[in-house]
Amino acid sequence: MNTKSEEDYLKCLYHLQQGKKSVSTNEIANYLSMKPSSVSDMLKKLAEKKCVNYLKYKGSLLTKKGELIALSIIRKHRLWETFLVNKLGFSWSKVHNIAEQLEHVNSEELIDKLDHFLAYPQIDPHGDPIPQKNGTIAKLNQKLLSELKNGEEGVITGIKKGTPSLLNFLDQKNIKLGDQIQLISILEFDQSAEVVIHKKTINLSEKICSNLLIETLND
Amino acid sequence: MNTKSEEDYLKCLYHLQQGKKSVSTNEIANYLSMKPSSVSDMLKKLAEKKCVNYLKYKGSLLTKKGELIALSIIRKHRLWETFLVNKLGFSWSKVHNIAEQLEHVNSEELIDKLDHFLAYPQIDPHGDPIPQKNGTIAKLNQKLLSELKNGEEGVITGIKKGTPSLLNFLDQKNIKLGDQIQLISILEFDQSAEVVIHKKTINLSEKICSNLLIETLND
DNA sequence: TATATTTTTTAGTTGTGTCTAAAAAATATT
DNA sequence: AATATTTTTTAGACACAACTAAAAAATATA
Repeated sequence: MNTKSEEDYLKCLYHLQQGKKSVSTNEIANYLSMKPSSVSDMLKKLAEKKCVNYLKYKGSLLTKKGELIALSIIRKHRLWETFLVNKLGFSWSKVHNIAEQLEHVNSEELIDKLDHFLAYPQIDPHGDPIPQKNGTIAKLNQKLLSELKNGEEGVITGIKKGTPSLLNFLDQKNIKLGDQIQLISILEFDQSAEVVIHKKTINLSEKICSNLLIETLND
Repeated sequence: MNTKSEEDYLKCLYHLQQGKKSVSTNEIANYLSMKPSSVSDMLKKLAEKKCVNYLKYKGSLLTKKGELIALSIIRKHRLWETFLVNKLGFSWSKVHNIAEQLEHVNSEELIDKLDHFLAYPQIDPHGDPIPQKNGTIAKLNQKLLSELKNGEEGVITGIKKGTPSLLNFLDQKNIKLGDQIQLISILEFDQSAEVVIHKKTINLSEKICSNLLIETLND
């Protein structure tokens, strides 16, 4: 078993190491809002536990063991977020902190039953894929609304850069994660888009289109 | 905010102090599987926080403040147990350890929404009353099913005389400890009972009714 | 290449919550 | 009442996970 702290480091490393050959101590410290010296200590400890490959002054990477643990925490986090939004009626933007706590609750049977209760979801309310029990994780087929082809449709799964004014706008229009959306066309003169959402056709500005992430159903 | 450890002590004190004028350090140590010296330290700390009235060598009692915190933890514990049994399908007897972890998750909104999702339950699957948000808690009353008044409801918490044939019958009907049950009426001619269980109305013989223990809420 | 700067590690400190061992207080026994 | 026993507290130690300050290594710059 791992402590909450160890789990936080492993999860952080998973997120930071994507597409890189090594993660620096400072990056981790920055991500976790801690001092580099604290990170050094923990990396040494995680290396001893064979969860991290750590070379002094050279950076770190998860081992296979560490990656599987990280994925299991991310799985728990995303399942709980799905629960909070789909069952308890939380808004997608308020669930993160609660899921950060729930992800550390330790019971395999609990997660199995929660997964079943939620009908084995594949994507969480933020549009991120939920790792399976065996550690496999689907790749995203996520694009910006502005990148869709005319006629193409998908599900709103995320927001690229969530400024308060954008969130406000979406709130006002009652546009939420999980909503189905179809691009009709992008207008030549200002790159704004005609889209169908909630069965109505509306116009969304270029700025909005380039900030809405859409999970497309088929390529 | 209180630490997990402080919360455990307050909850423990709440359970131990019922009907007593003081709780000894050894009792607490025994209940929590800790050494008396550790308990002394923590009692001093909780006394400083005005959660416990603590007199050296004389024992402890919760203050009103401490009692309200304890009740809020117990409320969380019992709501989570209800969720685990009623929604996730856990058996009555396996939820305690998981609820011990979940009860320390800190979010008032989470508990409010969970309470709503569970339709504001009054009794948990063990038949214990769930404290309300304001700290009020109902008193318990265990009766035989045959002693309930018409319309009265409660939770099945035990069996008076568990013959194999009775256990078999209950198993066959999928009637388990922790199930909610409501008496509609007792029929004159054979003292059998019309009850609602699992949202269906069924008839239970007098023999069964006089062997099922039901935990009810007092008025 | 030599030096300056940045990054990272080491060494030592702190706070929390546990422990053991010893001292002190309360209670029981003779 | 004096002594023995039990209970409780105090004192000091330890593990954990953070910290600060200083040293060491790596990298950038002149």
